[in-house]
Parts: sequence; structure tokens; C-alpha cells
Amino acid sequence: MSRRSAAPPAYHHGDLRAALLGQALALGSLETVSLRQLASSVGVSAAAVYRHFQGKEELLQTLAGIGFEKLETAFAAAFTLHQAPADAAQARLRLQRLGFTYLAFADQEPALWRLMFGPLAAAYRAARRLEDRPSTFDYLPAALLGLHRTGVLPAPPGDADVLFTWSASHGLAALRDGNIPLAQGALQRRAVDLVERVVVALSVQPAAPT
Amino acid sequence: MSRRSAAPPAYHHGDLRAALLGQALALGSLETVSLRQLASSVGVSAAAVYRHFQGKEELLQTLAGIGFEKLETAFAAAFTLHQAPADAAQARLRLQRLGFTYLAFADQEPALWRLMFGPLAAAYRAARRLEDRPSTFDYLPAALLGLHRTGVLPAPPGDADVLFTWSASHGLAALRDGNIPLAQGALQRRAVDLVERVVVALSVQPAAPT
DNA sequence: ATCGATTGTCAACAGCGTTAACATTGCGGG
DNA sequence: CCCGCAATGTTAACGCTGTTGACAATCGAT
Repeated sequence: MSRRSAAPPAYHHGDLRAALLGQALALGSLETVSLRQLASSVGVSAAAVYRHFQGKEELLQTLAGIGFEKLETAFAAAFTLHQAPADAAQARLRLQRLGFTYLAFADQEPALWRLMFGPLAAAYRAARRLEDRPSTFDYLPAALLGLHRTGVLPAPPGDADVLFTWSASHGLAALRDGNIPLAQGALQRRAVDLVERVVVALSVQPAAPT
Repeated sequence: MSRRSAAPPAYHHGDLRAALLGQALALGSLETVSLRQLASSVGVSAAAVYRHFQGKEELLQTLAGIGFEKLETAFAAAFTLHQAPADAAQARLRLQRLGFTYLAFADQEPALWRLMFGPLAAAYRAARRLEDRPSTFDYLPAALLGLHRTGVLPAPPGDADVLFTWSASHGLAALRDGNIPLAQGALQRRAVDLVERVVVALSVQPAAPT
């Protein structure tokens, strides 16, 4: 009796790891979800989770990793339309899209965003920065460099400039967190506004660099 | 036998509420601390906590309230030295001190800061904003207004300007969270740098106000 | 077909927040 | 003075959590 579709509760789930991750993402809670709830919501015992993850922390770290992949994909889409910005307007647009993408991500996937940038994942974040392959954290410096190459910024961006830009974006996302989501248009307007101000701010030389 | 000092384990603790709050602040963990640990660390049963707080959440909210009082005190000290800024330099200095105070608070009391500005306390934050008495959130607008009155900012600061300034400060604090604390000097240099850039950024008119 | 590795189950542990029932203490009114 | 009540502690228990160890079922290779 080969009933491939509509499989009855088989002893072996097939791909429980993926099912757990998917269900966790679908639930959206992520930080408050319990292992037992999650397991039973995919029709499996709580102890079965430990065949695929060392524990809850590793599961959450894996979810954070998925989040970074999602964010990186979104960054890439916002970035690569004009690989080398021809003029200042394109360079500005690129940074605007990047900022908007970040804010939209925090707005639409708040639990994932909190997991990725919350205090829980600080170590994971640092580790991810040390990897060699192109990372989520490379887009912002690249965009700022494009602004310098097209003459918008007087000096090539340093670490302090990147940190300032990211602080402003991240802070706005954090202060927005917990409020009702903004419409895309409103969010985009905020991103444009933010980037405009940041670009102006970056034109001044810092008092004393790190 | 009036042994007022060195009281032996009396059945009635005396001021358990204050002892619990103090111990929680001393422990520093605050978000991960368990009610039972906290209770037993002041030599009392876990259930005794419920004579002074409705539950864990109310205890944490009370702690957040203490945090806001602390922060407000620090803000007031940073603010009132020159009540009405005589010139632009004083107005700048005031905002610099405010920013430094915020960063230093986040650095020195990270658990309290997370509790106050984390996702957990969003509702509490909103409620506190609606109170009539002078609040933690009034200092930043006032400082920006001082910058306008002394001619540094071309226009009186609007909500978007306050939000931008706070975003930059809060974002920096958040990105710093989890790293090793900075020396006071380094932190102050960062605050000065931040404020300088923000002031420059606020000189430009936003694209489309909210 | 059988044996081992994989992947599930169940039962149990300690610890969590919380509650109910009970014990002790302090204090104010007769 | 003391008596009773309110305040403030205690213990025991409930259901929940993450985690582990012992056991069972299934898959895949020889």
C-alpha cells in the first residue's frame, strides 16, 4: 500500500529538522516558543528535537543563521541592480534601498530580527563577521564607498562612519520594534529621510577617530 | 532583648520588597534571574515574593521604573548645569553630555538598560510617556530646542529630528551592548563625535515629514 | 535476511512561575 | 493587658520548561 501523499503518522518523520525550523519561522514567536510546543506542533515528541539539534540554543542559532541568509538575500537584491554606481544619484539610491531593506526586514520579521541582533546572538554575530565569504555586514561599507567614489562623501568611509550609519538605522528599527508596522510607503519615506541625514552627517570629519 | 543590629533570621523580614529589588539590582542579571534564586538569595521563600509583587512581571516593571528614575537623575545632572544655554557652545555641550550620559548608562547598567528599552517594556515605556510629570523623554527635545534657540539649528526641532537623534544614540548603545565596556574617555569621545554628526544632520530639511 | 545506524518514543529529573492552605508575627481596640 | 485580625512569612503542590537515559521502530547496506 504505497500511499505517498497524505502520509499517515509514520514513525520516521522524514525531514524533521527542516520541519522544526519551518514551523518555528511560521509561528513567529521564536524567543518565547517552547521546545515541547514546537515539537508537538509538528506532531513529534520533545525529545526527538535532540536528534537534530544539540539543544534549544543551537536551534535558535540556526534560526538566526537563516535570518542572516534572508537578510543577505534582500540586501543583495537591493544592491546589485546597479553594480557600480554611475553617478551620485545612483549611489544615494543604493544606500536608500539598503536602509529601507533593513527597516522593512525588522518590521516584517521582528522576532527573527530580535534574535539576530538581540543580546542573545552577540557571539554568533561576531563569529559570522570573521567568516571569509561575503557577509551581511559588507553591504553597508560598500554602499558608503560608492558614495565616496561618486563624489558625495569627501573622504573614504572609515569604521566610525559605518558604525554611525548602522547605529542610526539600527536605532530606528529598535525604537520602532513593538509598534504597529508601518505601511511600505511610510517606511520608505523614513528610509529616504534617514539616509539623507546620514549622508549629510558623514560629510563632516569626526572629532577624534578611533 | 533588643538586638536591633545583626537581626537573626526573623520570621518577618522587615522590608522584603526593598531587599528583593536591591538584590536584583546587585545581581545584575535581571532578565535571566529566577524568582526562586532571588528569593533564596535574600533568605526567603519563593512564595514570599507574592506578598509584595503580583508576579515576576510586576517585579521587573518595578525594576524598570527604578531604572528610569536613575536615568532621569543622571539626565538632570547632565542638563541643569546651565539651565538656559547662553550660547551655541553651551547648547552643544549640553547635548553632548546628554548623549554621553545615555551611552554610559547603557554601558554601566546593561541589564537595566535592556529591561527599560527592550521589547519587554514597550508598553511600560508608552505608559510612562503619557504621564504628566517631567519624564526621561523630555530632555532630548529640550536640548535640541536649545540648539535652535542659540542659532545652531535653522528650524525648531520636530518629532522627526528627535527620533533621528535618539535613533542614532540608541542604535550605538544597542550595537555596543554585549561588548566589553569602553573606558569613560573613549565613550565620551564617541558621544562628542555622535552629537557633532547629528547636529550636522539636523541642519538639513527632511524630504517629507511624517 | 540480518545487523547496525538512524531516528523516533517514553519516563524521569531538576528547575521554573504560581497558587492554596497553613503558620507566625505585629499591632490596634476592647 | 490581651485578643483578634491583618500582614507576612512557610510548605506542598500543580503544570510547565529544557534535558537526559533507556528502549523501540525503521531504514539501508551487506
